[in-house]
Amino acid sequence: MPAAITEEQQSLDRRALLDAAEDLFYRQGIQAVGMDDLRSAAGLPLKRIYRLFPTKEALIVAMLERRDLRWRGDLAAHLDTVPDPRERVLALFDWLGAWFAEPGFRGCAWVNAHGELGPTAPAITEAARSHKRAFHAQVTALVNPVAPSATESIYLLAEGAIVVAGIHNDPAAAARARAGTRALLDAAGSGRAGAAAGG
Amino acid sequence: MPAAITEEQQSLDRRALLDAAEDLFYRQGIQAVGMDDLRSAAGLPLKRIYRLFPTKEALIVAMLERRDLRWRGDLAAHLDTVPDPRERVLALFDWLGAWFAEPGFRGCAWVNAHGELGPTAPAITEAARSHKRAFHAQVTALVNPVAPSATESIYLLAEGAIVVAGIHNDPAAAARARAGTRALLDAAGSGRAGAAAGG
DNA sequence: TCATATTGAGAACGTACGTTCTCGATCAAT
DNA sequence: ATTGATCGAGAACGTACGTTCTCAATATGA
Repeated sequence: MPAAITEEQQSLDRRALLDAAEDLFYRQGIQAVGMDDLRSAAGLPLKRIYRLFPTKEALIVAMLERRDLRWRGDLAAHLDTVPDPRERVLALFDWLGAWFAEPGFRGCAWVNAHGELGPTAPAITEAARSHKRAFHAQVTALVNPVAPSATESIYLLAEGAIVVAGIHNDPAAAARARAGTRALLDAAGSGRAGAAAGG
Repeated sequence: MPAAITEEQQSLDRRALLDAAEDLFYRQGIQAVGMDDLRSAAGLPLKRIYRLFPTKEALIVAMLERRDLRWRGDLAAHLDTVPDPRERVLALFDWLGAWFAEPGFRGCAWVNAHGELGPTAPAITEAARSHKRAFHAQVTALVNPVAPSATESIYLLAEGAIVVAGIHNDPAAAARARAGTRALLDAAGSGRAGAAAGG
């Protein structure tokens, strides 16, 4: 048996490739990045790339899945540092604000990918939906103990802030969503909780 | 002077072309639609298309601008039918809900275009920002007379509803945003308006 | 050392797209 | 009727991309 690639090497390659893909796809848009660009950035021969992922689309989906796990893990870690349940809800928007302020922030990677490739790549639509469902569940678990009637509104405030911050490159959208969340929490806590249930 | 194209014909061509572009770009994504597809759909020779718009990018921008005018005009027309200022705020979400329920709804065309081409086409980023600024101004004019402290929150609820409805193809996001808006209006009207001002 | 399977680097392939060009047909002015 | 500018239909051009293939170099087992 001559020169074979170890499992450990595959794992390193995979990480380098996904790192490069995540960075380039997010910064430039997915279709604007070619497989040769990924090869240069990851420092991997094309042959290894295609052994790790059979198509570009599979690589995109894997990149979105890994990013989803890290994104939600980072959020959960931040929320875990805030003991008070009500303050913890507001901390969601502090974390979002820090994300928005990162250099190169360009909105939600899943929304961008869905807008770009959703119509032609169902697997990418599903990745975006899966991420949004998971984020929604996170917000639900966060808000339900404090003000269950405000859960959906606070989730929509977060989604709205992400979009607005992404398009205008305006991190302050997080503070505005945070203020709205405070108003909703106050309202729910003052016996007017029923106000968010009707149609 | 032999066979010249009249100004009136140019106007008809322009409309047919923008109609085709708006439909195809929105349904399939911009980069997935080629100039030949537009030629077939609009029934125009390529030469006329390139006389109307020098590049595909110019056509995209013109399409977004026309859509912006129509979209905001339709919204304004709907809001004008509601006399009560508070009900008029809620009517925003009824109109959004009807939009979400249209067959083929696929989220915000400007967010999609920005996600797809923003990094490589500054003119498209600017078109998206311009539309969002104008929509924000519309919401501000709508909410300010009723509950100025809730303006930003209600705007973010609307943006959040559009994204969520687009990704999950779930028109009910409008009803959830509407419920949140009602809670915010109630809170602002009950002497707790200051709650949405702090940070 | 020799044989062999596998690798890396990149050329090659097929396709698709944005844009321009060709060319016979068409129509207004004379 | 003749001329000549302009048109429509689509071929052509140049480029770029996703994917596959070539082939010399390499490293391993006998």
